[in-house]
Amino acid sequence: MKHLFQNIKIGVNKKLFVKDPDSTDLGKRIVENSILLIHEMGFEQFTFKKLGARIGSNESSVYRYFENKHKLLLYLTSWYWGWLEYQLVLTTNGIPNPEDKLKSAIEVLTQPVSIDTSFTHINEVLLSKIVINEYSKSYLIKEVDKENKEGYFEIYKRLILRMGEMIIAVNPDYAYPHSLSSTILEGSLHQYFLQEHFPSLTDCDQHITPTDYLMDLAFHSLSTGGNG
Amino acid sequence: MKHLFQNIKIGVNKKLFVKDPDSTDLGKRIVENSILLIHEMGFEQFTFKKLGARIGSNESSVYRYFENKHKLLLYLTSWYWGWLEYQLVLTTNGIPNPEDKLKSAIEVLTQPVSIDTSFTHINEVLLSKIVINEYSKSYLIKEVDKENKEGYFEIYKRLILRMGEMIIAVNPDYAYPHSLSSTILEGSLHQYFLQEHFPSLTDCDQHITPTDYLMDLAFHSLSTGGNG
DNA sequence: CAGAATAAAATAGTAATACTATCGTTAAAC
DNA sequence: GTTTAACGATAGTATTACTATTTTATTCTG
Repeated sequence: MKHLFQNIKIGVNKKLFVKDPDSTDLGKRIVENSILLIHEMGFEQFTFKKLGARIGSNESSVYRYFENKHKLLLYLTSWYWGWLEYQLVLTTNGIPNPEDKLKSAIEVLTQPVSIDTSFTHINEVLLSKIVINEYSKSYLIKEVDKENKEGYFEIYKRLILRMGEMIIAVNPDYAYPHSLSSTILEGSLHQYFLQEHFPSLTDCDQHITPTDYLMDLAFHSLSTGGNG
Repeated sequence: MKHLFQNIKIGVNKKLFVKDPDSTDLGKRIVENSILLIHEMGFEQFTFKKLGARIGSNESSVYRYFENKHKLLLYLTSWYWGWLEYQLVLTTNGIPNPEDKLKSAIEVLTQPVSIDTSFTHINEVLLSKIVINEYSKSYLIKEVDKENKEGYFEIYKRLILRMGEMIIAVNPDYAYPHSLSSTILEGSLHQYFLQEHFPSLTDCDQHITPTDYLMDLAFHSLSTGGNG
């Protein structure tokens, strides 16, 4: 998988940055270290000043790339969803059987990110943890409708719509394909969070994965033989 | 329902406040107006200074009741979950049939809060909207394990465990009762949010409610006749 | 190779936030 | 009639989230 990614650039909405961080060495260091720092201290404690200090640069230089830390978070998470979308398309493209296709999709979207799919300067394992812990904060804001119109959530929405279509392909009569799709993606993040911080609120542990649970949830919902 | 609630006090963890806001008139005004103000401007823009101005008091007086706005949010949401738990117990207590019981539970926990169940100075309709928009922020923080140990999330956890038991009663062989329970509660908040801000990501609208969707989800999962 | 343009570092400064501390007034409680 | 609790008012601090300007270093172009 590594080689395939080497020459691909994830297309993030250009309004999310002032200057493309991919275009310079400093920009890449900003992105790379913001992931490490947000993971370490959490989004609330993270500031551009701390990031500047960390990379031997300063606040004002970071502001040349990102308007504020909210936009940086949107950039990072958009990148992550774009990266996942790429894996989703790659994995499911050639599968003709709808059930098999959806099964693969759920696997790609809910399995833990593994270390070996490393993408240049971005640590996807840590980034996936940031998504679990911080993604909600990027849309649970007063400005959500305005930012949605600006297209800041496009990739995430596309991802859910893609899986939604796969759900419809399995059972065209199912009444809630989009809700189920959004539940699977959001539920996956939530189950990973619970596993780490509220283990009594989940059945996921060393043996049961969020993927197991969500796979069961999806295919039970789509089965036509049930009495639900 | 109104009369029943009139003399009940929701038991919120005492560590969440410096001084019980229920014990004074100012305290009640702080709680009442914090709900209005957080709903109006969102949690990020909300400050104790603005709240003080709003109630014709000042910042320092608010600090006499709540350490900071994070604790205030925990207080408000704990109160909300406690209020919902009370309704849950009241509604489901006498139901002998497990399916009927779970059905009632899902209805109570996922239906929109109606105006007529008004509780003194607290506007539950607005409070439920605050929970939809802000609750995640109360636990998606670095200090979550510490605060969990302090018991700040007890009521929410109890609510999920209660519904988890009802799920087990319907189908003791189901492998994911706690995950399903947490998914229903969290998924309900999420579907309401999507309905308002990302309608393309949900099937819930004027005719289909989050309750419809989650009811279907739950009972399909628990049905033993399915091919999932 | 000179000069222009670009990028980054350094410094300074501002308004707002998130508090903490102190003091004076009022009003009720003993 | 005095203690005490409650509240309001004011002041002050460290940090945050920026904006602006100036200086220095690098690179690109003719």
